[in-house]
Amino acid sequence: MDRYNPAQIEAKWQQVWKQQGSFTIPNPEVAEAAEPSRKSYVLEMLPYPSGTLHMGHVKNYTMGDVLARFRARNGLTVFHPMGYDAFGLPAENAAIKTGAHPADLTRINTDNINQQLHRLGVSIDWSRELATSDPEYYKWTQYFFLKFFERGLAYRGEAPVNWCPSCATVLANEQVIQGNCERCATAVEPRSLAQWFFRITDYAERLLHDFDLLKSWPERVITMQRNWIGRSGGAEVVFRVAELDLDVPVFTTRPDTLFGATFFLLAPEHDLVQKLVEGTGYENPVRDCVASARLKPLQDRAVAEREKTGEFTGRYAINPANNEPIPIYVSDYVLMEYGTGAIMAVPAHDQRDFEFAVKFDIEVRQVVAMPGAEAGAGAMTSAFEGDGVMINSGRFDGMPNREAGRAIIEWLSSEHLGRAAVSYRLRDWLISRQRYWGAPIPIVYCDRCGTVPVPEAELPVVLPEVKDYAPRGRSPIAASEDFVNTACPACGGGARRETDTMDTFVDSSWYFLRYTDPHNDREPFDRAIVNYWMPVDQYIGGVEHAILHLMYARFFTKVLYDIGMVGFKEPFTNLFTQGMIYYKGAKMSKSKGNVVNPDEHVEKFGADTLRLYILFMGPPELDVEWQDQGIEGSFRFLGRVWRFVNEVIEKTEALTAGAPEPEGASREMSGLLGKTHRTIARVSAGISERFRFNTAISAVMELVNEAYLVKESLLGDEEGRAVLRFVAETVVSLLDPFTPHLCAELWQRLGHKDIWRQPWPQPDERRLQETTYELVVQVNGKVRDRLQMHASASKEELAAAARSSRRIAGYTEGKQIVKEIIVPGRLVNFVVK
RNA sequence: GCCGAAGUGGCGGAACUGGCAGACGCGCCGGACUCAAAAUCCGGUGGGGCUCACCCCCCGUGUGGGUUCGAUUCCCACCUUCGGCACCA
Repeated sequence: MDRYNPAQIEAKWQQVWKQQGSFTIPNPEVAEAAEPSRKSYVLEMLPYPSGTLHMGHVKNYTMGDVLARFRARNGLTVFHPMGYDAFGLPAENAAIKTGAHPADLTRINTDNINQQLHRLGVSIDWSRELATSDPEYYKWTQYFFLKFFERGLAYRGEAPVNWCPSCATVLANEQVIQGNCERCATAVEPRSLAQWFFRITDYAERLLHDFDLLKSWPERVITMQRNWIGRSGGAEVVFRVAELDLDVPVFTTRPDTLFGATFFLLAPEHDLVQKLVEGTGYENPVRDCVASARLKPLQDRAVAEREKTGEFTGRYAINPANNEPIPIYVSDYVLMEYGTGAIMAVPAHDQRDFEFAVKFDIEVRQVVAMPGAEAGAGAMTSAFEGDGVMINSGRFDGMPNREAGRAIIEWLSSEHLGRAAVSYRLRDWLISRQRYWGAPIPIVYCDRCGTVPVPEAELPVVLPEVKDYAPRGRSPIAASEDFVNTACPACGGGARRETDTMDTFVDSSWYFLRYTDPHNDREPFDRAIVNYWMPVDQYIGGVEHAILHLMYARFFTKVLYDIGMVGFKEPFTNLFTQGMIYYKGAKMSKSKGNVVNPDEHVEKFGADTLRLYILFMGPPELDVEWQDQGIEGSFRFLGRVWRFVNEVIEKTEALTAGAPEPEGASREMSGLLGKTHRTIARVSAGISERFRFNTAISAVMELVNEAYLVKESLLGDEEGRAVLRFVAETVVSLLDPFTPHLCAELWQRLGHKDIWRQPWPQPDERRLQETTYELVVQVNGKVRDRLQMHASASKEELAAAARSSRRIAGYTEGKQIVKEIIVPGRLVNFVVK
């Protein structure tokens, strides 16, 4: 018998798969007529080609591959493509350092990753490979920008934005983590700049509503998105500034507390601040307050524990509930970005307002009584934010506060003083970046015609060559005169091109659609084809994309649905988020120097061993710790499989397919046969139902262990050899999704071909049940004996057997059995007194 | 502070709808094979106690309560770790 030599075997089969294009799946001839219930789109998040694949990628792509291979062998037409999220800062930053072109660096990296993926043996349809930085791809990214622009979903606006000084570009809200840049952790600065946005807020309600269409999305991902969108129901209420004849709307979630509003607040950035304070004598302190708020870094401003500051404007607003004038202040705890940038302050029922009122000595008027407490008794020491009965609120007194809120909205509406309203935390998606390596925004500015979209026929707007990639607060392509100066598409006169590029999250918001029709040069994809393959049946990736990528892709899909380009509202029906791999107690990272390189392990043990180990480590959704010696166990196991199967091949004869039905079966023989069928059932369920790859693998290990123990005795006669042959073939067949190279080789040696195309084994229902089992006998819940019982034994038989146990007698002697609990197949429990 | 997930041997982890806690693997200990080693194969391995002949007893799934014949599993309170959000009116 030759030794298990993964290097040789893996190279051999990778070559076969590549030459035969074994996993290439053509589009259906007539997509409209194709039966979608037989297809399965298995997708892993595409890699960002910043260098080479790390362990997280290996886990991601191995999981996807196990699923793809398993589903293919279960008769589904599996769609399993791969590409590269190739635009982005790492390549550009490397270009700045080395002077090499980002496109060249990207090509080197994608080639690298392509090879790594081949060496892992993943069953990818390589004919659909794409890179988002190819003009053939980003042409369509630009096309979608134009479609968004046409519909008013892409707009340019001046707004306070997050500027990362290190990356020298603006960032979307979603890319700011605790006030720091998501990429480089530099503190972001507020700036006011004209930028391009996608109107994702228009889709806030549908993004929330369509969670219903998602199956098996992790609850926490949905919760994170829900919190991010941050829907609040309440009311818009208009406060009047009589002296200036101004109406200022506020948003509140607590219309029930309207009678308790004793002051009014504006955000420092609010348009009306200047107008209000003019001529009151309070100009200077207010101006200082506004200026200092503008300078304050965003993360400092967002600290709840900070002491409240603010300035009186010298003006009063009328509370529409009781027509009382209340003072107007400016304070930086009011955010311009949320609601209307102005609030009614109710110190009795909002802790922040309470703190402000205490500091500025403003009346605290309670309008919701605390249940149990005497109404209005004594001074409050903090705001009461709970529910209760209305007081001090005119004709609403005595109502439960929630009900009063609805009544007050109704009354406000009838008086045209307000209405029911909804507010979202979500803000529009800022997509322009002042950097080079991205898709140019296809817009031209003309002095006469204004902002003009580039006509579709002129796409792509190709990223120009530049000499210097360094960012200087504007995109490096702004320095390219040939690029910037152009003719206006509308009037033909001189005009300038937009020089910002798009956020790379735009690129990855639709790549899964392009896979379905990747070489189409007339349109981004064919409608019938995309509707056949989509939606993705199983998406797999890291939880770090819970908000960013997954929300943007959902938004994009909904817009395309509205345009009529796709026939589905959600892109990813099922989502699985994998846990991270830790090493030495921390996330792997270059800076910590605790990176485990997959290539080294592929070289040392082979890809099959690495694939097996990474799934055997633990439940795939949890974070797990890499153990250096753990992988050797997986290698040893594959060696054990190798020796077992080869020995069986040597000592038994090839048989016609099918499970053996030995007649003169020994106990070992039928025991092993039953175990084999149970293993088939366990592995099938483990893969298909709950991604329980770790226990599926351990089930096969158990089977192999048992086969080793009875092997010698079974080799002695013909029926025993038939059983062993069946066991060997089953083990190979079940392991194939996990360790495809080894299994392809052993399958061939067993005299068959192309295991990746063979039907998945089915268990024999009749052999799943064991004929005997160990009955646990308890006295007062403690295990006191175990008895071998026949599977068909009745309750009465079980009780009788348990009672006649000598051991049990020792515990029940002289006592009274008050209760017998009999669970067939498990236990008998005597309760004694 | 709020929301969510998780706490099980020396380690990674198993345990279906409440029913034998510790499957499987790592590590460790012992044996076989060998001139020897590696590899391989076989056995043992939660803690404590015992007239430790492996028979048996007690304890044990973060902590403290509860429900139940029976709880890693269900309920209540708390502790710890990790993730998300955090002046959002």
